[in-house]
Amino acid sequence: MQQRAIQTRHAILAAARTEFSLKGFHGARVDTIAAEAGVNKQRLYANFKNKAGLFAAVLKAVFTDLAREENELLKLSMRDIPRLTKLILDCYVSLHTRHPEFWRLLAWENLEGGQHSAGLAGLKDPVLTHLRRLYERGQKSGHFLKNVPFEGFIFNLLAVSYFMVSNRLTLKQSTGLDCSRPEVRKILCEAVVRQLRKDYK
Amino acid sequence: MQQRAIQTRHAILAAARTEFSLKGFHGARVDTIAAEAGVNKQRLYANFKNKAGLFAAVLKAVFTDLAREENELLKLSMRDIPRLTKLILDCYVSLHTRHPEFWRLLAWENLEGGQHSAGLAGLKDPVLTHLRRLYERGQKSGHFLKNVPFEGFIFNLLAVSYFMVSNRLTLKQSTGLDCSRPEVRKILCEAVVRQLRKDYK
Amino acid sequence: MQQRAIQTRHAILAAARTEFSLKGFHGARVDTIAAEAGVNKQRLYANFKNKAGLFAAVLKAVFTDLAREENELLKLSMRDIPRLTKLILDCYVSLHTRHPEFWRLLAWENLEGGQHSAGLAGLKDPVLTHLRRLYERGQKSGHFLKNVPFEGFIFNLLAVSYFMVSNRLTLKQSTGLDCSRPEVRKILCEAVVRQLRKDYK
Amino acid sequence: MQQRAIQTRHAILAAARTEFSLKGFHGARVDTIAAEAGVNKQRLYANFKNKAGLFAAVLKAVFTDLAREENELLKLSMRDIPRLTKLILDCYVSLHTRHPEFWRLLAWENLEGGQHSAGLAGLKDPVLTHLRRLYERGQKSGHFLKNVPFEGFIFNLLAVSYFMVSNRLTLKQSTGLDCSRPEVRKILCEAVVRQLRKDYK
DNA sequence: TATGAATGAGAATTCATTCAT
DNA sequence: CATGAATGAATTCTCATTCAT
Repeated sequence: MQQRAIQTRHAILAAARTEFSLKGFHGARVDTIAAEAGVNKQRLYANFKNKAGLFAAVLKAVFTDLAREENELLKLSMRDIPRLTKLILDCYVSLHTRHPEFWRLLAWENLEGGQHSAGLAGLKDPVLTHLRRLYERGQKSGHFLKNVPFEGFIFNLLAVSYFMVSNRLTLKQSTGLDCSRPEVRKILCEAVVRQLRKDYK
Repeated sequence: MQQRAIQTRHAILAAARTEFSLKGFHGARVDTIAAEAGVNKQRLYANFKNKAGLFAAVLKAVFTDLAREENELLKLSMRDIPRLTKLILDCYVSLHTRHPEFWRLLAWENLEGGQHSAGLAGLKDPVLTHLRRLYERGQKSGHFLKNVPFEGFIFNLLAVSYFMVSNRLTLKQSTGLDCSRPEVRKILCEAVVRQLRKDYK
Repeated sequence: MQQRAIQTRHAILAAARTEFSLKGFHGARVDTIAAEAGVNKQRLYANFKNKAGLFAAVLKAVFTDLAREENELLKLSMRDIPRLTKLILDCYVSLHTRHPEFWRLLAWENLEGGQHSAGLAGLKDPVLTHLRRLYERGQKSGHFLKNVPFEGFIFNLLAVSYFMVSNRLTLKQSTGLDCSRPEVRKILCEAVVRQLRKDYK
Repeated sequence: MQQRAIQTRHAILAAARTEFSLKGFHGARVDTIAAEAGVNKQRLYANFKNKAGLFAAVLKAVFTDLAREENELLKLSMRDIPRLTKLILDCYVSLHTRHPEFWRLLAWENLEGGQHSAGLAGLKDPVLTHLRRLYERGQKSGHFLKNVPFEGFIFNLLAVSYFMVSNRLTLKQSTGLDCSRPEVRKILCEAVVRQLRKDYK
């Protein structure tokens, strides 16, 4: 692929990421993406076959980017076990905050039936594998509950970090909690961490 | 309003609820809604001004319905405090399972900036107020952590119950967890309940 | 269907007949048809589902019209047996001359694989049945060859009449024969009739 | 022209012949032709100016090829006069069967007003001249009708052989005759030959 | 000569909305 | 109140052709 083509492809992907993230698959307009990318509409079809293909490519790119960010969790070691809950939670909250496309695309994808994300399976495996090992070590050393499997632990953290950013708007309306404000987030995160601590008292 | 007109309005709302829930605002088709409702398209415009108006009306109706369902939580009393976590979680999971429109519309709404749900604020206040009273009572009686405010407690439950159904599809792909299966849900819920229990050991 | 809708439908069909006949399925433009018919493009889709549906409808209409014209052959009786060859040939040549859409649509259809004409089978049966009866009577009365079945007889006439008009242009270039000129047609038709006569000498 | 360039040109022509024959001028795709030929699209424009030019070139090539095939008719001699009808008919039917591009391109050309084939006039003259001599010899020797000129004779054969293959699809639908089947073709050809024989009885 | 990248005009089809009865 | 007919602006996607290397 020529240099120019690579640039074009990147421009399209960038524009598409924004547009799809903002408006979802159906709401996004191919014309808008092309215009935003500053390329001819046809380039889009030549590169990605069609709108769905482009969406899938965007999904893949975003997931890949995210996986890279997530990798910092791989650096956690045995010594971090006592603070593991907080470290993981902070990582995910930060990640969702800095990359709103992530939760947004996830949300669109789930709403639209997961049609486009097939074939993305297992992208974040290594991180989860690593965390599982640490968690199970922590169970043995008495830092985590023996009767709570890793799945239950990580699931709670994933849910909380995602929900905190994704449902900000309606959450504010129904509960009054404004998760846009850092101090509110801090309170909620601390609450979660405290609740998940072994030395609950 | 005549009897017939009321029926028409109801038929439209019911069809629109299904269609919007399934495909979101942009994906939903006015023609489909009218056809599904068995009425002429013009009826739709006479009743709801336009597509956006109809969406707002659906949102309002769904939220009202849900608030009614949620009211069963008002029946909880002091005696239920020991099992409060489980009771609330089960209630929300069940609610999301039986009424997928709820999380779906919430998701659309959050993605689209909460444009349509303005003015729906405070609809579920009484329930939260009631639960807060029970929780704080529980804190005093030693059932809940003193340093975890009600907001943190309920937030965790809301997040987990929502996430479990809303992110089923991508969750399965990224973690392998299939939350469609009741046994998986049970495991996750139990894990959450165990983690949030005071008598953690 | 309302009066207005009927008019619309007719206008579309008329315009489509011209356009498809002139340019074939692929060459014809939906926009052109709609413009020519003086209606909104969408009317076309509401009435005929899509371009292919419209083409099929046109084919059906043309075949029906033609069948009506062909019916004059049903008036032939026993007394016409001696001149049967000439009468049939003249009828078909005249028909193809007056309704060029017929051979043209046939030609497009054959070129494009007959996709659109499925379900038109048997439309001209009654005429062929009638002619077969006359021909077989003529065989017994010695007007036609005993060892030439009706199929062979009618096939020759169909071929000649069709070819004469359909292949005018290339025929002129390759043989010099200009079938546009009535006198040339007359010569060719007479030749065919003479060749097909029993009393060949 | 270099060896390589000649190969390219041939590859394009071969691919174009297939594509145009199958889908006609409008239905054919330049991309498909280039891909099928295994060359860059630009090669196509460098060699043939544009799509129409390529079509004309294909037409010319096909007609030339066909003329070559037709030349076997030049081998016919006086001794073949008694079976002349059958020999010519068989030759043309065989030719149309083996080279469907021929009738197809003829058909497209006639439908589209003969725009592309101008300048191809007289390509098959020598064959027709030869056959005319044989036929007129046969008329004198009593093998053919004195009052049927050569034009009438050859026209009937051209029409029948062309129609048999070109109108197969619609013919089957309107008459039930399936000219794809060799036995049906045989029956029809025999019928034609019998009808055109002098010794009609 | 040869090629991958790029384009603008246009192709079919769909949609939310309004008109006329 | 109710409906079938109608519309114009989009929307996705394609095509023949040209550019730049």
